[in-house]
Amino acid sequence: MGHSQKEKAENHERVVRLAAALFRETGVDGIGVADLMKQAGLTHGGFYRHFGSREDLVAEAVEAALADGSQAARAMLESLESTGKEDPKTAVKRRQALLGLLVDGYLSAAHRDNLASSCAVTTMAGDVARGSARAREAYTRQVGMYLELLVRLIEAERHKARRAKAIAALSTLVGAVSLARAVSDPALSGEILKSAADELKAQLA
Amino acid sequence: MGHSQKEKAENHERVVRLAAALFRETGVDGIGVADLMKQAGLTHGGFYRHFGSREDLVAEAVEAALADGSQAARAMLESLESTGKEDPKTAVKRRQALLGLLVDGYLSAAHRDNLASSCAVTTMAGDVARGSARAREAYTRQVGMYLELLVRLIEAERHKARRAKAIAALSTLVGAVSLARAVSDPALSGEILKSAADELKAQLA
DNA sequence: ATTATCTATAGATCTATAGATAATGC
DNA sequence: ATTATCTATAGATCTATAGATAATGC
Repeated sequence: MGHSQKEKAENHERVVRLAAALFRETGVDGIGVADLMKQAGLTHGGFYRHFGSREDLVAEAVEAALADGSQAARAMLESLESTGKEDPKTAVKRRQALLGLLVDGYLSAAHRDNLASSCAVTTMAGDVARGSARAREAYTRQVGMYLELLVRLIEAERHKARRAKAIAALSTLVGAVSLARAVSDPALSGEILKSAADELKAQLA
Repeated sequence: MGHSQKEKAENHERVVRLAAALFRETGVDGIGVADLMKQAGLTHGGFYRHFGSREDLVAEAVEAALADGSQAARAMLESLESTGKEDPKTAVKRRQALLGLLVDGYLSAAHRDNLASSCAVTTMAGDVARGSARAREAYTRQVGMYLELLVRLIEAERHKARRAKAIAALSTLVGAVSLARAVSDPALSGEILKSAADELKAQLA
C-alpha cells in the first residue's frame, strides 16, 4: 500500500502535475477525479485526503501549470540582470535576440500542439476567467511577470510606452496561439503563427 | 402543449439561441441539456426530437454564436463596398474611423463583461479547439471573414503586408479580451484593454 | 394519422464519504 | 496509535430513450 509521509507528498505532487497537464489538454471540465487518480496510479477514494474538494485541486493545478511558464520567464529575467555594463549597442542586440527567441518559441507549432506543457496564460484563459478567485489571482501574477519581462526586452524611450507595447505584444502572443489552435485549416493556422511572429518582431525592433 | 411545425421551428431556434448565449457564459461544459431546456421553457425529454445528440446542439450553437459577429462584420464590409469613387484621402479617413470603431468596440469593458453576446472567436476559442470538426470549420470561416474585413481597413502598400497586419491585429484583439477577462485585478484588466486599443490604432494609422 | 411535447426512467458518470486495510513512526 | 490508501457506496447529475398525451393537418 505504501504510506510514508514522503510517499504522500510525492503522490500529492504527482496528482497535481498530472492535473496541470490534463486540464490543459482537455479543459478543466474534461476529466474527473476518478480517472485522474487512476492515471496517477491511485484509487479515487484517496483523493479527499489530499484535497478538500475538486475545486481545491483545480486551483493547485492552475498554479502548477502557470509555474511552468514562470520558470522560463525567470530564467530570461535573470539573464537580463546579469548584463552588467555592456555597451548600449550590444545590450540592444542581446535584448533583440532574447525577444526573438521568446516570440518564435511562443508562436511555434510545437507550443501550439503540445497542450499538456503549454503556457497556461493562453491555454487556461477561458477556464480561469470562469474559475475561483485563487486561480485568477495566480493567473494575474503570471501575467504581471510576463509583462515585466517584456517591458525589459522592448525598446522605447519611456517606461509608459514600453509597458503599453508589452501589453499589446502579450495580447498578440496569446491571441495568435488561441486562433491557431481553434482553426481547422492547417495552412491558416501556420500562417497565423508566422504572421504574428513577423509583425511582433518588426514592431518591436 | 403546442405542436405546429411553426412552433417547433420557433422552439428549435429558441433553444439554439439560448445555448449560444449560455455556452459563451458558462463554457460548453457549463450547462446540461435538462437545465437548458428548462430555461427555454421546455422539458428535457423533447430535446432529442430537435437534436440528434448534445454534440449536435453544441455545433449549432457555436454556429449561431459566431453568426452574431458575422452580422457586424458584414455590415462593415458593405459600408466599405458602397464607397464608390471617393478621393483617396477621404477613403483613408473613412477606413480609419471604421477601424477605430471596431477596435474600441471590441476592446470595450462592455464586450469584456457581456459574455452571452460576446464575439465567439474569442469567447469560444478554447471550447472550439477541443470541439467537433463542424464547430471548428464554422470558426475558421468566421476568422476568414474578420481577416477579410481587417485587410480592407488596414493601410499598407501590398496585400501581403495588409494580410499579415490583419492577422496580428486580430490576434491582439482576441488575446487582449482573453487576458482582460481572466485577470482578477480590475485596474490591470482595464489597462490591458486600453493599451491594446491604443497600440493597435497607432500601429494601423 | 401524424407529430411535438411531456412524464418517467434507464444507465452512465461524477463528487464525496464511510469504513476497512496495511503500512509508518513514536 | 496514527495515517495513507483502498474498497464500496451514497447521492447527485447528465445524456439518452420509451411510452403517453394532446395538439395539428391531411
